[in-house]
Amino acid sequence: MPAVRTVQQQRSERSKTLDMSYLESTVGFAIRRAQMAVFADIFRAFEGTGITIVQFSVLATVADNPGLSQADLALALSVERPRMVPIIDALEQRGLAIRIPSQADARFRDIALTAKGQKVLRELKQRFAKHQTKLLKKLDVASADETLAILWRLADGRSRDKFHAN
Amino acid sequence: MPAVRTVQQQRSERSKTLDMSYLESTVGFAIRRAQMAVFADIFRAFEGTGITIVQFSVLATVADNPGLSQADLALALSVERPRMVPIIDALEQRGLAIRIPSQADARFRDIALTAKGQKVLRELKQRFAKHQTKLLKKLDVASADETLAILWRLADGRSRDKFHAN
DNA sequence: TATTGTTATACTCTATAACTATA
DNA sequence: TATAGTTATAGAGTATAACAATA
Repeated sequence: MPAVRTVQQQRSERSKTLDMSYLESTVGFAIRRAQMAVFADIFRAFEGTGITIVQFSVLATVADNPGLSQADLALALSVERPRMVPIIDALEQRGLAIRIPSQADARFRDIALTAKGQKVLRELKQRFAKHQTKLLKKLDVASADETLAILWRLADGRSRDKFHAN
Repeated sequence: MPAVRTVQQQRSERSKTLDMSYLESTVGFAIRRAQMAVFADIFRAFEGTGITIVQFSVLATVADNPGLSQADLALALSVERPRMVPIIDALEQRGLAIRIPSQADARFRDIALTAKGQKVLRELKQRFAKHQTKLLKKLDVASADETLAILWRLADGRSRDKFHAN
């Protein structure tokens, strides 16, 4: 990993300073940067496992809600239903989850973890816990609860909206 | 806009509850939801203008740093250099910005706003201010400064890393 | 008629490599 | 040789529409 340099330091020699004060005072710009940093950190935490962040989210959700449907998963994770198909495919191919045709209603597949899936999830959760501990060390003033409270207050009531990032 | 419903309320009738307590306690999941909500709100604020969020960021940055290069812009906004091309193209085609071949070094194009670009930016900033005011109303406990401080602490030192979101 | 899972399609974004023109 | 802007390409993600099976 290269040493971290600021935008100003990396900027070409033509001019020395860059005034980003306007955007840096906006929640939108700050939250984008924060999300990039947090996801990059999770990405590193899962390095070598071959498990992506969405796949981890699916595993964790299925563990606490065995037998839920793909549509429910998509809704819970704010992902479009069609995208769940290749995600579950990958988990099934690696032997971590299975689709069980529902007895009660043949349109549904009940998603469940295999024993291997449960074992892998435990390992991933340990990695994730280390990541989050490291992350919260950055927040020496604000507590973890306070941080989550602010984030959820920002997210409140809007998580189901559709939009295009630009 | 449809009435907002929770995941639980929207979930199919097969089972009534969904336990999302694990993911909801993570910064990663919360920040993703928060970012989706914030960006959806900005998206709505710019509705009808034909201006995207990245384009707005470019306009705002160029306004405070006239004559900066596309590479500097890409760096400042955490966007890959190749992506700047169509973004600046669009602004140029709408008459909001111009590329001025640099006198000192012909490899550079100094990006500047047109008079129209400055006028449009003023209008966009007004819309943006309304959005942010509305947003900060959700945060009755935490102050705006506190929120920004937490977000920038999360983002700190990692904004230049490359990663893939999953 | 409505819904689940699925396929298909178009568009955006990310990431990289490579080209051109300049230096 | 190195860099800015550009082109090209591959891989993910987003957003819709539509289809088969089932209810």
